[in-house]
Amino acid sequence: MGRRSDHTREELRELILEEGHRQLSEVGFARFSAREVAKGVGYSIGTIYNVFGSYNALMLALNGRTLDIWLASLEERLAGRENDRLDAAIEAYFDFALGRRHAWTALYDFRLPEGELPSESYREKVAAITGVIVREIAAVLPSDARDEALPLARSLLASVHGHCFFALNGTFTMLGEDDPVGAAKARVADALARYS
Amino acid sequence: MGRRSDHTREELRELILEEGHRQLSEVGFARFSAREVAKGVGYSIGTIYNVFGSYNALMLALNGRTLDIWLASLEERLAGRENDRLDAAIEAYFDFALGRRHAWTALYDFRLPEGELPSESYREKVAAITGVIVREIAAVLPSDARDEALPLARSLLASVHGHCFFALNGTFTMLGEDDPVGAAKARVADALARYS
DNA sequence: AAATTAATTGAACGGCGTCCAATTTTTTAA
DNA sequence: TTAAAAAATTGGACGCCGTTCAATTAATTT
Repeated sequence: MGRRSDHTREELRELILEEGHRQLSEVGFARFSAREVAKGVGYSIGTIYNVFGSYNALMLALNGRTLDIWLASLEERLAGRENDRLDAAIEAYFDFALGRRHAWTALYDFRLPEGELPSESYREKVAAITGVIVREIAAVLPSDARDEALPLARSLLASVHGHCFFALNGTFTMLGEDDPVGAAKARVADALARYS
Repeated sequence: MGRRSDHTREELRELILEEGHRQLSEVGFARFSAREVAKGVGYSIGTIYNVFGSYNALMLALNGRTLDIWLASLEERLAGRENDRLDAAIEAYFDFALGRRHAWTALYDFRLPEGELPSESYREKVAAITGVIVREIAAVLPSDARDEALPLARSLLASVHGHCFFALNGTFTMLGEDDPVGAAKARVADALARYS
């Protein structure tokens, strides 16, 4: 049996998330399984359920971790950068998605049952990433257009997401596009050209 | 047992695709199963495998059918339309995705194993939808910029896709966006403003 | 009518998420 | 210190899944 006194509940949670994220990143969402995570940490499947309650809750926590890493890598890329911060953010978006394909893809492959909302903390993480883009867009907008930063950020995030998604899922390859990042940057520039 | 002489191999294939697409549209990709399709058409699971060879091949055929319907609805929307054809195409994109959520979502939720390419006929269907957009964009481009229609169409498709994806997966709801179609149209207009 | 070919079946396999009674460990109370 | 209560952990059982394949049935050919 167990290793009951080896870990507190919090340590165990962290252990499972650590191993779970490792496995998810390695095998991808389609091949990921809670049972395999249990094996990986040396506990039984029942313990996973005791800690997380369900497969969906585990997946949501793992995707939350991906969002944490994503936000950190985005901020790291922008730190100290003087010029072309928006372009740098787009590059960071693509680099993260390409460099952590499986984890990034799982953010969108996994869906809660219809009608169910992600937890407050998950929504906060999404909002945090969005917030960075809102801030960067506000910075390049004329001061009398600052209130358009949020809707514009949402829309440009969607545009960049679409480019990144097509780059990863093979659509762009099928259509002969060989510079998705360049195309995404061009679309963002087009949108901002409105204001100059 | 069987209904051996009830259907030719082609009829059987069509029967399975019909019922399969009906079920996929009803329950969505996550709950879809080949076994249930077999029940639905009154054959055994083995017959599905005899006709399609694998679950992946069945899914690809079903997604191909979705692309067929999508292309038809896009062309129907444009038929006879004189003005704002690009806006109409964007509306058709969203209407299709929203009106057939499960079928549309399955196009992206289902992924072939890494490295495997979709069949030639599947790629042709994707190219056909793209082709419509290339044609529409070429029509509004200045004549000396016609060779930019293809790359621009790819990029704008990605942008619209991103907006549509966020509209369906809840990201836009999370971020407070309440007019995804309007936002998508605005981004397309921004891109075309380059040329005027 | 017999032999050959093709279509169809469904049990079997290993894997999945989920549940939960039984067990073990820890904590609390006496 | 010991007994009772609470918490953690286990792993078998359930009903699904995609996949395979020997056995069976039906159609076709000889």
